[in-house]
Amino acid sequence: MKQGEKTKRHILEQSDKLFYEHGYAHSSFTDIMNATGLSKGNITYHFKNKRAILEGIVAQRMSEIEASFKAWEEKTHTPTERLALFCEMIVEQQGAIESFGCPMGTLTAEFSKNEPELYTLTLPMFNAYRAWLGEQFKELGFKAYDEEAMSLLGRVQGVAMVTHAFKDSDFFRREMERVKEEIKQKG
Amino acid sequence: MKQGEKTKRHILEQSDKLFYEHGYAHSSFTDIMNATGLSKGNITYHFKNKRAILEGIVAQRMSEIEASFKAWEEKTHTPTERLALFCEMIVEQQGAIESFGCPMGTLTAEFSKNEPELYTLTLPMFNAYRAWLGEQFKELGFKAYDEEAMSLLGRVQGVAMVTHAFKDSDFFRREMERVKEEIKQKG
DNA sequence: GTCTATATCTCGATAGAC
DNA sequence: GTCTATCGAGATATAGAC
Repeated sequence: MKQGEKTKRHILEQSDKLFYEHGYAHSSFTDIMNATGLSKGNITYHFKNKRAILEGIVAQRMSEIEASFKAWEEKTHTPTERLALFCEMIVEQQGAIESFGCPMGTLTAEFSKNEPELYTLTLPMFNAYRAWLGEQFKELGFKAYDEEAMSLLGRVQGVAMVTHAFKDSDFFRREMERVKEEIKQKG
Repeated sequence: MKQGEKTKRHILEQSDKLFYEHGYAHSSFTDIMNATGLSKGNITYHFKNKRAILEGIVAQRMSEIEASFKAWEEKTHTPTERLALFCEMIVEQQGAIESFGCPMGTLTAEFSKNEPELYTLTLPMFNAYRAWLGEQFKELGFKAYDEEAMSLLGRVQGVAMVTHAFKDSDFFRREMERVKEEIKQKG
C-alpha cells in the first residue's frame, strides 16, 4: 500500500471513532489532528474538507455492511439463522452502545434535523439494513416483509437509544433477548 | 403578569421550539433573537446564558409532564386506560415526530455524548415517564414493573427514531397500533 | 427593561514553504 | 506528502448607553 493510501485510512479510522464517540459537529479538525498525530494541512491534503472525510467513512462502513451480509449468508442456511446473526452483531456492540448509542442511528439522528446533505449521505446505511432484513422476512413468507424489516429496525434502535440514555446494559441484555425470542417465533 | 415575566415566557417558548426543531447546539443566540424579535442584550438580561434558557425549558416541560399525569389520572379508572392515554399523547404528535423526532429523546441524545451537565439536566424528564409508567405496570400486578416501563419507553423511542429517520408516518401509525395492542393484552 | 457595540474564542478552510 | 501560518465567519458573552 502506498504511503498516501495508508495515511488516508488512518485518518478515516480515527475520524470514524471520533464522530461516533463525540458526534460529527463536536469533532473538530483540531481533534482529528490530535487523534491522528497529523497536521491540519496534511489532513486537508487528503480530504478537501470535513464532509469529504465523512463521505469516506460512510463508503467504508457501507462496504463493511455488505461484507457482513455476505458472511452471514455464507455461514447459514435459513433466514431465521441470518436474523439471529444480525442480532448477535448488535449484542456484541453492547459496551459501545451503552456509551455512545448506535453508530448508525446516532450519526443519522445528528444530521436529520439540520444537515439534509449529510443526512442523505448516511441514510443509505439504514436502507441497506432495511433491504437486507426485508429479504429475510420475504424468504420467511411474510407478505409485508418490508414492514417487518422496519419494525425490527425500530425495535433495535429503541433498545440502543434507551440503553444509551439510561446507561443501562441490563436493560440492553434483557431487551435483546426479547427481540431474539420474537424473531424465533416468527421463523 | 409583569412585563418581565411575559418576556421570559416568550423567550422560553420560542427557544423550546428552536431547540426541538434544530437542536440545541445549532440554535444560536442570533436565532433566538430573530425568533423572539428581541435584542441579544435583552435576552441575556433575562437568562444569563444559553444553559439558563435550557434550564427554564426543562423546568417548564417537567411541570407540563406532571400536569399530564394528573390529567390522565383524573380522566381514568384503570392503569390500562392511563397507558392508552400515554400512547394517545404520542400519536397526537405524529407530524412533529416525523419532522423532528421525539422532543425528549432527541434533546437527551444530543447531550448524552458530549455534555454531561446538560444530559443530567434533561434526564429527569425520561425518569419522570419511567417512574409513572412503572406505577401503572405495578398497579397491573407486574412484579417487574420497572422493566416493563423501560421496555415501553424503548419501544416508543424506537418508533419515533425510525419514523423520523425515514420520514415515514405510515410506519408510525402501524407501529403505534401494535404498541397499543400489546398494552391492551397486558392489561 | 431594552437596546447597540464590542471583546474574545473556536471553527473550517486556505496559502505557501519545504 | 507534510508542515506552519493565517484568514474570515460565526459563536457566546459582556459593557455600557438609554
